[in-house]
Amino acid sequence: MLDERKASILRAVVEEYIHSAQPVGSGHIASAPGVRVSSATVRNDMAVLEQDGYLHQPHTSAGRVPTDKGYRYFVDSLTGPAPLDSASASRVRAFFNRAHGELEQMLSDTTRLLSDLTDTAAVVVAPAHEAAEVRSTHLVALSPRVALAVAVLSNGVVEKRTLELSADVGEELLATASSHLAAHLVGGHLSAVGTVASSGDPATDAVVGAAVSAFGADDGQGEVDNVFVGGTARMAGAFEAVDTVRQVLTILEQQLVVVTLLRDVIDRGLTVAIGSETGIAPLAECSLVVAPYAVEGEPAGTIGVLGPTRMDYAQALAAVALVSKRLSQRLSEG
Amino acid sequence: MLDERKASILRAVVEEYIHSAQPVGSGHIASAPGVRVSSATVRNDMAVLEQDGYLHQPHTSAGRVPTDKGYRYFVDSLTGPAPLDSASASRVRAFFNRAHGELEQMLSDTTRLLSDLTDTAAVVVAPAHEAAEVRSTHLVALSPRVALAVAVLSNGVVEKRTLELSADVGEELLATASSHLAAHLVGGHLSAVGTVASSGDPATDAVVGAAVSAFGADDGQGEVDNVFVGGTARMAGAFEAVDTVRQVLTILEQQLVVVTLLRDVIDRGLTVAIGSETGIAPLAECSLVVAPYAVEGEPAGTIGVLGPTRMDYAQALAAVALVSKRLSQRLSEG
DNA sequence: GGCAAGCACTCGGTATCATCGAGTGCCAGC
DNA sequence: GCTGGCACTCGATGATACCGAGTGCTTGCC
Repeated sequence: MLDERKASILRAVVEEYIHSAQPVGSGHIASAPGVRVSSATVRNDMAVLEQDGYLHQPHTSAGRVPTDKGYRYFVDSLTGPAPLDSASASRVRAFFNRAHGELEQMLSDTTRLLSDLTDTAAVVVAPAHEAAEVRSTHLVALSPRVALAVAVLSNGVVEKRTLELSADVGEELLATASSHLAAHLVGGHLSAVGTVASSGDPATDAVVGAAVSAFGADDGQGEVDNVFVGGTARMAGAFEAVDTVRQVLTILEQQLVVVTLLRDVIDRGLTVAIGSETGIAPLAECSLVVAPYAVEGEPAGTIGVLGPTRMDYAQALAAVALVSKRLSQRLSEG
Repeated sequence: MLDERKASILRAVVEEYIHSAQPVGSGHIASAPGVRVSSATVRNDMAVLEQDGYLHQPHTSAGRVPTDKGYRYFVDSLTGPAPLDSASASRVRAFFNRAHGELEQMLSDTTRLLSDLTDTAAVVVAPAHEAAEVRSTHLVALSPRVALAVAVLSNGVVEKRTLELSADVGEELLATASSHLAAHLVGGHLSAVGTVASSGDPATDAVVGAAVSAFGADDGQGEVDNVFVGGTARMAGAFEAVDTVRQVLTILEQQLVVVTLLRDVIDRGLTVAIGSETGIAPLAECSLVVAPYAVEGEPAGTIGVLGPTRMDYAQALAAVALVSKRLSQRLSEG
């Protein structure tokens, strides 16, 4: 454990580095508020902090830079969730007052909101299907041999699959199949699609089977839960090296990786994952701040922001917490 | 007009610069195949090409770099659409053979395909709504006061809007409204939603009205046509300056701008927009290669790739052309 | 023992300067 | 009209010196 003075010094180093992006020397710290000792004393403590792995010195005669462990201590020592500044808070309020209509659109807009608030990239994972029950299903003919299977879930998500049928299907057959499907799925979970019983009529069963396998297949692996990413331009502005930007973009383009990452962080009970804590090498220079959101009290999805390790954690934590809270309310109130 | 030799030299400069990203000097050109004159002659011609605005010299004693006008000449002089190399062509074939199921998913995957083929960012604009007729509409209750209006269009697009109702709506009222809506919309275009007639029953009309205005409002401006963007990481790798990357990402994040840009380029009868031809200042260092695709012979959407001005135009043109052709087939065959 | 003051030392960043060479423009000659 | 030759330009590269922020350590004070 760090004594009070070392903790203050560490905090001051982190704050200063977040602000300046330059290695910070003992002189700056000594003149910082909250530290009332000489630069020599600061130097001594910084040497200890470096030995303990909280700080890193790029080279002799340079200032210190926080390590992941240093950031971790800093984040953990933040005195609880400071409220968001009022300007930001009112933007959040305005956003959710204005928000209406379309779930996906709102989630996508939410990434923009988060990105605006934190000046980093933002991620929103849409509610998982499993939690929602099926409210309605329909089979709609698009052309003689192609039909669309649509399932409306209670959380407002609409799942749809194109079915390519082996034979022309008449209107009434499609209607029969449609109501058979609805009878077995509505009120249940879409993941139970495999258990739809036979109708007794082979023609109907063929159509129903196509729909069942379409829903079943993609549920397995293909279409991962929807992820919305926004503010990548802001993220790009936070890094010096174009290669770092490229690597981060590569990660953000892989929906499955992003979803897994967020879920993993949440599962580990974390709110912040710093650098290597993310477990993804290309994100070594990034930190992730996440929060789950809930619909009707049930955990639904996750939101988060992804920025450089030297991001403004207080702001990010506050923004993510408030947005997740308001988003939960918004999605539950209906 | 350029005489044959100057044209050859210009082509050689562009090709070399695309390859090396370095200003190219007369010596390299003189030793290039297709140019059989000495470097001194090349120098003379290059001076003329520079005066005419095809080339630019970063500074005295440096080689030449193509200007937008130089690229334009190069692109226009490409001898028609060279076919895609067989490796790429077979990847396209494999992709569309494997493609199935979900329209949006396929379009999103298509950006990945294009990006893989051209090593740049790729954009796919989903089919416009206007072209498609409504095949089916439904109102589904999500909770007592919230319903979802779903419209299935003939091109496989599903439009949905959340309706927040002022009063609890019973099952039968919703069903009535649903069939009233369907009766007036199915077979027509969604843009004609404003003309739905009254049913005579005020309660029904209230619900129908909510759906109508939800569809109508967003059709006007809110949700722009869906755009899928992929391969931004590859784009990032093509530039030196992180600031350039940031600016391009900023553009790509604005769906409306992207859609407008593609449409504008197509409307101008272009296939390639080079640098300032895009009309967007932050894209000064970028070129855009586009192609429309069609469904059932009707123009539906647009695909394109966005890379640095020094991209491989032949490959990009071939890839975009082939993918748009196959995509049209794929979307029409059903 | 703990903190501060002083001091020698380190070492990256910046500026200066010379060198190098790719590339140019131009002229004379074939 | 093309080419070989030549003087010239100027960014890139590298060596050198210098500066100064920052460090570690030692000494002295409370």
